[in-house]
Amino acid sequence: MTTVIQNARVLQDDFLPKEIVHRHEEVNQMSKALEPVLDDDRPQDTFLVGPSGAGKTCIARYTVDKLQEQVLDVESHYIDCWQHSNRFRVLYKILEGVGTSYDVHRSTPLDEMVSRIEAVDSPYLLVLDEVDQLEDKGVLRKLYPMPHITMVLIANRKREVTASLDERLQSRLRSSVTISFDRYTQAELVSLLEDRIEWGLAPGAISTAQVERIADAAAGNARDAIGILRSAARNADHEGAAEIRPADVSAAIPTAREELHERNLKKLTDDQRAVFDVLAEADELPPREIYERYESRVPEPKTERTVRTYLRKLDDYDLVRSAGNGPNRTYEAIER
DNA sequence: CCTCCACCGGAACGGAGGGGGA
DNA sequence: TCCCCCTCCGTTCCGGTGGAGG
Repeated sequence: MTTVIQNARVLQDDFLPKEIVHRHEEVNQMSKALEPVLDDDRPQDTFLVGPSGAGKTCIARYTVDKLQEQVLDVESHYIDCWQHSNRFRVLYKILEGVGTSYDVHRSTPLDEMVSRIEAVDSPYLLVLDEVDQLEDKGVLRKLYPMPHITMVLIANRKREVTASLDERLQSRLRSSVTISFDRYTQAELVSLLEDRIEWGLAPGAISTAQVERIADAAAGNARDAIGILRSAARNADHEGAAEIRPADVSAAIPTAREELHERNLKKLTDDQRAVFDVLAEADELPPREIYERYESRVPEPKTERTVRTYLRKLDDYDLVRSAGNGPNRTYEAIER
């Protein structure tokens, strides 16, 4: 029935392309760190850091998959910590990966789960995505003494994760390989989109101009770019159009962005929200001014130090942007 | 070039709350 | 069930940093 979308699978977030379009350097670095597993040697833990939509998840899954094709007795498992943020669920997912989760339930003792993981005798590559969202870092503490587990940690910032860990785990991670990702450039996004378009859409279903608009709107974020493309293509199909029209793209851009913005806003506490509101109602404010306005609008204001922490969190969520240094620093809310 | 000022964020601490083990 | 421990959050203290202005 659809004419624009030929293969919807290719437009899904979690679709893993056969070939990586960019990021060859990052794949090489990661392969090199993990390759010792091929010779029965101990691989290095790796840490992938960078902004969201920069390809971290994709590269991690791609590299681990490739490696597994080469060796049979390597276990690997991917866990999105955003969805599995407590200890039980993470450990459960790991056991699932090795097929010993059959009789595990709510009241299974923690140590029982841990010792089952310890009992795995083949190397285990564990990919923990969005590890900074892991509510219970204790899970990492349980895992780090296990020599057969190699951790691939994915996060926006490395410090965010390491700061909350204990000394021994920090020192294990200090010797890990850190791979930094930057946002995609506009040109990279265009070719990345064209790759998906070739496999996912009918020939000639979208013009170069519209692909470029999508790449511009995504601002270096591949997940957003693909999301916009998907939503525009659906819209065109829904209305029985033969190709993606400019109006389809226009309609897709705000929905993709607003959804993320809304999701992030919902995660804020009342105090964090108040700080955000101060900025949303103003143009650009220096920290001093932000605090004074925040202080006057909540019944029991937190300290300035805490508000500084909030501002950084808002920055992480792409809700707020800072500019300048020292006394010239200002903050502004990012438009949806 | 030096000093001052505003701001940044690390470290250490304590209280609150939740979950696990006896 | 109760108690303890672990973890998180916010606070206090403070050293570091980078413009602005003398």
